[in-house]
Amino acid sequence: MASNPPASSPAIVRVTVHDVARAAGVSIGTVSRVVNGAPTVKAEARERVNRAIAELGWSPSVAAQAMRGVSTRMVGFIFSDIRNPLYAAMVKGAEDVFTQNGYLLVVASSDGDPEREMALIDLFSRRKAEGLLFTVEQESHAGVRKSLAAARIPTVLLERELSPAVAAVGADHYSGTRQAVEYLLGLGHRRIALLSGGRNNRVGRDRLRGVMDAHRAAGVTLDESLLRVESFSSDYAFRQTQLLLSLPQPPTALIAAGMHLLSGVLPAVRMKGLRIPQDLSLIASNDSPLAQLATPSISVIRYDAYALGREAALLLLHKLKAGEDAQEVRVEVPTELLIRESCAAPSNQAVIASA
Amino acid sequence: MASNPPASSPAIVRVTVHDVARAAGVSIGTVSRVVNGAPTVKAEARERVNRAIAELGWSPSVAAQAMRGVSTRMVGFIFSDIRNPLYAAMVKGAEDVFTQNGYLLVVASSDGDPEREMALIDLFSRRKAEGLLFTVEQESHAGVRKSLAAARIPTVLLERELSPAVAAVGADHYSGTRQAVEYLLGLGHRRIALLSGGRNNRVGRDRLRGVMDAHRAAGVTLDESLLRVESFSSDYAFRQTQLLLSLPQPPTALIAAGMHLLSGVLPAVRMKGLRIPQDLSLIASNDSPLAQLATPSISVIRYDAYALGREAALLLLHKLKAGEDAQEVRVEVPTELLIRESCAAPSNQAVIASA
DNA sequence: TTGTAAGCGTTATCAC
DNA sequence: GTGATAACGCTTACAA
Repeated sequence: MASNPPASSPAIVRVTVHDVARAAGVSIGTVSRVVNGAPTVKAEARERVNRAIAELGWSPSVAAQAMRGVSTRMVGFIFSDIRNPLYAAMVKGAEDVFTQNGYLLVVASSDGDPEREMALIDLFSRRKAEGLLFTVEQESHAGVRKSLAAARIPTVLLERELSPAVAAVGADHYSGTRQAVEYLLGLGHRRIALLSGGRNNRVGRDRLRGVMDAHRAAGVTLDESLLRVESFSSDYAFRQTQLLLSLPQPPTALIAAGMHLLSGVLPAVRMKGLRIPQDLSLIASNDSPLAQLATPSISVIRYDAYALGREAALLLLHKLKAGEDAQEVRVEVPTELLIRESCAAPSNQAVIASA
Repeated sequence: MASNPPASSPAIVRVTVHDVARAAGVSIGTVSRVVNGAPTVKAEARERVNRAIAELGWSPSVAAQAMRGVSTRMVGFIFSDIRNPLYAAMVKGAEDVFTQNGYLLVVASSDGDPEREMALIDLFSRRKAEGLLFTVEQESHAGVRKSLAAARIPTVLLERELSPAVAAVGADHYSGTRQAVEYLLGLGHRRIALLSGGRNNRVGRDRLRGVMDAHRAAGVTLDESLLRVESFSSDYAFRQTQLLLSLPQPPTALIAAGMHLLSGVLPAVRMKGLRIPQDLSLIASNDSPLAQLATPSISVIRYDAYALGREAALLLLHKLKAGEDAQEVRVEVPTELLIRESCAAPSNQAVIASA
């Protein structure tokens, strides 16, 4: 009795190829051949091995396989914060694709900190992630770019771009914003404000370009003091809306391009006692339950973040297969303008004031 | 020239302990001791090794370490869909804790499918995840419970419970719901409807208990036909709200307990031409931009999903450290009732009708 | 204090 | 066809 193994240790015995080989009466080489689908195994031996595997409930050790250079089938996804519903949708889109292809998706939040981005790239590199989905915070950050290059991981950017070119998937914010501005211009607005973030990335630049090109094409002069593009936060939107509406010549229309901005704009507008759309026309982006069900409902520039995630995953999968000679392409996801109740022609008073 | 290695293969040489040892003029054993912080290394040797590591940019192979049984420092999180903002917040809370402790969090969506939950548990087990955060879909599903037991991974449940007991963290939905019902009862409501999901899990059961206990304590008979607890989807909420409001004796108050329900309830109420709170009092859960900024603003039962994720991560970390002799405790996260503009005393007409 | 060598569980290359 | 056996890069006794 005293010589028994202590009852408290449940003797968790790892079953290995050796156990399977012994049970099947073959060598470990044959077991390996069977599980890796080598053709040079007699049907009878294959049969015995498979039975032994089933009986013992064995499956190859991922760690040991990784050491032998077998692919980890793991990809990483770095973005600032999963609590942004757009990222959540992208993650789900990517996850669905990767899962279907036997890959594991590891997500990591950077909180928008380049240092943390670098640490995460390094982490994924050390863990032998095979690919990377990445929404880099600052496209121009030298350290991050160096880390990314050093890691030598096939990468697809989401909503960002880098040069020299890295494969990327992004929504067509240029067209979306331009279309929105053209719509407002068509209603008669001449003072259109833009609230957005992303001075340092493609999303912000594309929106800015969309606003400018729409004005230029319509022959309308753009008042650059109406452009507030420093942050995507709700607080920023609240403050800037207050500031904008207190201007001697306030805007008659406002585009809030960023997931969290609408919930900053609305309180500011209400505090000011203004009515939408009579006193201020409003277009938000992306779509949300709030935009749909606010009173009045809010027109939005919409795109499918889930599809964006899917496309990015598909593109990365393609790069993984193509290897060295993969092209660094860019995929665009369309945007659309959803007209609801938040826009109208500017009031006479506003038009006169801005004349 | 012809004998040169082909230019197309950039000769990616993995640097190993051996390279470091050679560069530092020591043996691999010493290198290993240095990186693992063994005290028995002369300062001078340690110095040389560290310099060599820095020069060569070496870091230990995670795969090789895993094979030697070194912890993978990886934990998994299984839930139905990351697009639910509550899960996103929980993930962020957990991620922040794990990151700080050198762990990698791998998230996986099950889409609420028990088969997929089982596959994921198996996957995490094979990948040697050290711990698991899990929001099981159906607490009573035998297959999932068996898989979980077989995997032998320390687990913490979020918003769920299992018997025999597994450590768990959940919001205090019982008190939250009970408080909400008491508030409505106090306003004079006698026909209070509950919209929720989760017949198969603790969240749903706790809410049901909260509703019943509040009625019992107040001596008010509960009309069970007002309880619609089959799904958390927006569509379900829309349809059931229509049905409820078409009843001969419709409810005078409605609790929509589930993240996506409010955006189903609101359109249904509006289509019916009813006013909130004059014709119908409404309480939602959890809080959201929509609830805050709808007109009128919606009272909510609120809890901090981020904190819930944090607590769960902390608890799992604790279990990981405690090992065998960890207690399977349960942690409760408080809920609070946020009063806004969506509740009022029932109209005379309604009171008379229900009398 | 340090070097040597034996594994860890695979896969792949040999002979047989 | 199949069985030995040598890596893979690390950790850890055990020797020195």
